[in-house]
Amino acid sequence: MGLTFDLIHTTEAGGRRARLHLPHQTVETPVFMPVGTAGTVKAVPQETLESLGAQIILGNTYHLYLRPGHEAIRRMGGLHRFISWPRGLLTDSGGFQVFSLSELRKVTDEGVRFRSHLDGSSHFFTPEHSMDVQIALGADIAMAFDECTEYPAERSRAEESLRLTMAWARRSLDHFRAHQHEVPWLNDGGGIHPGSPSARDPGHPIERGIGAQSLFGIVQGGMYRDLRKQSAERLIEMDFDGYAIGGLSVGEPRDLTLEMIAEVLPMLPKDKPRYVMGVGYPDEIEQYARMGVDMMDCVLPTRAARHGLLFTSEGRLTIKNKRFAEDQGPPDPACDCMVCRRYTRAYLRHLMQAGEALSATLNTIHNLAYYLGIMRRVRASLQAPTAA
RNA sequence: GCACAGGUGGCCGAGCGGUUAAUGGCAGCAGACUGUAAAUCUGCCGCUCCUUGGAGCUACGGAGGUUCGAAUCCUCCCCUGUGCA
Repeated sequence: MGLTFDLIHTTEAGGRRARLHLPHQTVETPVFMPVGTAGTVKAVPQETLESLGAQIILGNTYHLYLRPGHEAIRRMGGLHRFISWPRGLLTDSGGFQVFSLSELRKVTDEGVRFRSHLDGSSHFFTPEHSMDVQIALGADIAMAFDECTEYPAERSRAEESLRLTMAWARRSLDHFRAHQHEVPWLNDGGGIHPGSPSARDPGHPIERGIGAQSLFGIVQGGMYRDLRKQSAERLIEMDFDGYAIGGLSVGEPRDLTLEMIAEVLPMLPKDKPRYVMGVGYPDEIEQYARMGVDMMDCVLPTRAARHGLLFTSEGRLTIKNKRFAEDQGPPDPACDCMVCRRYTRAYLRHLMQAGEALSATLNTIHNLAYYLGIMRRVRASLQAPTAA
């Protein structure tokens, strides 16, 4: 058992304030996890993520397998050490790429054949292979290999997709249990790197996690309530360390997303973390957290930032708009992040116009600060005695 | 001064008798973005009107000319680059 999950408080609405103990980080939940697909939360250095209070970030199995290669990362002591990230790490299984790379893949019961988006080379991913890669990467949490069902999907299609995901969940779990002892940080993956935090602090957890890697199962079932139920029940039987709700925010209307989350949450065990994958807008993550979602991740704050969309207390702000050309105000007057404290809208607009790399960095830092700030406030309010 | 090569919409640059308000790219303006093939993608981008659709006007250095029709052919002029004097 890799993780312990301590519930601190639960509200009537189902919202939970809890503490998730992972090998490299004790995560205060509900938590938002910035996405760092290729071993980097794009445009933001690790030390900045730390100062923003990011507790856990994502990596992607498929991308890291292709480049630089999971065996290379294993030899370098695992993903934590490779990217110099001492805190929590979760790897997605590559299941989302079954969805997003739909034109570059072929799915069979056995697994998925991908054509690399980098060089066109062919690669076969099975649940077992995804587990091998994720164990080599050694994130605190690995995800079962699933098929993210597209939207819209006919019932027969959603059933077939779910059948596949459930079979793959079983195979993922069996293979994971048989090999999880191979994580690099349990095997002392090759000495202490001079630049690593442990060079100064031998007891630093980046070198050696405390406890074991965990595996989460993923509920699918399209937008069909009974399929979702069936999915949840079967995963619970298998006994994963935590449960994710996948296949949402794939183009369906927002109220459907909400409905699916509301339906599935009560089906999941109360004593284990619940993770909704790939959401959402600022108001969505707050709403879901208050309903009892413990973990969420989304590329939106980072991607939108690079494209010039800032999330602020005043709403969405398209920083590249001409109207900000000489705006001397901070991006968000109510924000005290390092960007809002120092830079003007006019400057951020200029960086965007000029295509300067700093634009992506500053925009992303603000958006992440905004997202992480929302979760911090939500945690505080969930912890407080139930309001009168 | 002579010889070549050129002057196209904010810029670069196609076009070389009609299907051309004129291919592309850049810049500009706006929009999208939800387990990242994303510093990406989409739309608009001469001016003026009307509702989509369209109508009118102005445009390929300048002035003439040839032609039913010219950015495209001819003449002269102006300008730029290169080479030779």
